[in-house]
Amino acid sequence: MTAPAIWWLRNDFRLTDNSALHAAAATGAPVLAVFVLPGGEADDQAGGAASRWWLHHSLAALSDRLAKWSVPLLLRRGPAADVLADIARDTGTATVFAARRYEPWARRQQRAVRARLAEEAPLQLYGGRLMFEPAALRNRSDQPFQVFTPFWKACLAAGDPGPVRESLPDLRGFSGRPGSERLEDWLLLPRQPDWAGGLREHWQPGETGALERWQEFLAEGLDGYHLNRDRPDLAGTSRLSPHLHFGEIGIRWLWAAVCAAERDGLCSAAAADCFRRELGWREFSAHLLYHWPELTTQPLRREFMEFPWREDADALAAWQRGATGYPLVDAGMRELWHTGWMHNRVRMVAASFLVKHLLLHWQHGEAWFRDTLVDADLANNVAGWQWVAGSGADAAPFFRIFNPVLQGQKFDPDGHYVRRWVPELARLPDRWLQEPWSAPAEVLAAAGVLLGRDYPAPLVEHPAARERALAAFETLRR
DNA sequence: TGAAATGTTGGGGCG
DNA sequence: ACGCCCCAACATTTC
Repeated sequence: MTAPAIWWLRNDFRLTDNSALHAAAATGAPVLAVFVLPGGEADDQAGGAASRWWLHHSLAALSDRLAKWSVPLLLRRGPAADVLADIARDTGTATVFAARRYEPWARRQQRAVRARLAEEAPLQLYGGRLMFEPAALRNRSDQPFQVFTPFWKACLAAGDPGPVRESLPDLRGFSGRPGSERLEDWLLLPRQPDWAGGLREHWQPGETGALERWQEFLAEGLDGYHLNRDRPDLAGTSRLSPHLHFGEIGIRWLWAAVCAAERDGLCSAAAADCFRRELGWREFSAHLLYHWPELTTQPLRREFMEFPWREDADALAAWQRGATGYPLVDAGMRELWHTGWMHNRVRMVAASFLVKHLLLHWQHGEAWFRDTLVDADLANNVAGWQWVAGSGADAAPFFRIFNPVLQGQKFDPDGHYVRRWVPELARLPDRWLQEPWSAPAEVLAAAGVLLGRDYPAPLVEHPAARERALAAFETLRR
């Protein structure tokens, strides 16, 4: 039997624009795909329950696709170095091909794999998860960027992110069948209760679903992106984040597709620039975590070590279940719980509320998002939360405190978003929808709302919470 | 990728 | 006619 080339899957669950897979196929050898379930350190920082739901379906979709070429997808657990070394030995594999990853745990993992495989079946790593190699981008002082705008200028100046392989790889199947675990046995899906109904309604994990999502965005969203992206009541964003996290769509492919759309007149330059810039934030976050691996647990601005965070389990629980009494925040938290996703603008407002209005540590929020988001991504999540908290790179100044009422009036002007996710307020007129506690009693009664019974009274009063947050921040300056 | 407080301006009402 | 006051609208600064 011909020895296979191993394609070690590392959240690059796609066949197109996949350098590692193409390289494996180009050897001419049969291809054997291997996925190793994260355990230990990796599992601690991997996504949580929503992410596992996605992983299950994405692996199933990929396995189905690969079956057309008789390429087996092996599922294994254990330290990746041990698993890959075993399979390489058993099959006589010459080379292991994989996508490079940049999280601290993933870099340790690939070093361990490389060391273990050594000369017998060397590990070949390929780019493509990011547009640029973090080690290659530095400012004039030869330091990694800490501010987004100069970072992004440097990216744009560096030119096209790289080659895109449009065609499918020429795959040869592998007839050997080293033992694989069964996906079902990994228990990645929720049971008792099955809370994944909302996820199933909203998402189609896998490369096909990713491509369809892109096509829909290209047809309906991209051209107005710069105008609508902050409006949670409109479907103005791409919703590609989970597909990007699992590598079901390649970032370089996506970049090229946006540029092509712009060239073909399918979207304005302003829209394309705006969307590419958001891809830039994803890139920026990954680069930050690469250069500052302690970002996951330590504030980048060290003075925040002394920040007087509160501990308040009841407030945290109210935030988590969307019962803060602030309609926009609650709508966002409920959208997250139901669909595994939250609109970016609302993420900022909800995160700001936890950190500033409630003075709870950003790590509580980060952990919750990591558990509930289908797009949970270590770098994006951690960098985003530190940005909101004011302790991160190029962070929002701490004194920028969102007013959830004003944000709601500005970005959900007709109240469609709040009414969808907080239906108990649906009959309130627009004037009071974002601040039901201010509504006259007869208006509340007419809308069938009794605060404290049908919808919570506000957990904190905005002006007082704002003053409290500013006072807490002031303690850092001394 | 804010909001609130404070400052400035200009038009209209009115003595 | 004129100046004064009021205050909305806008600008600036402060947090």
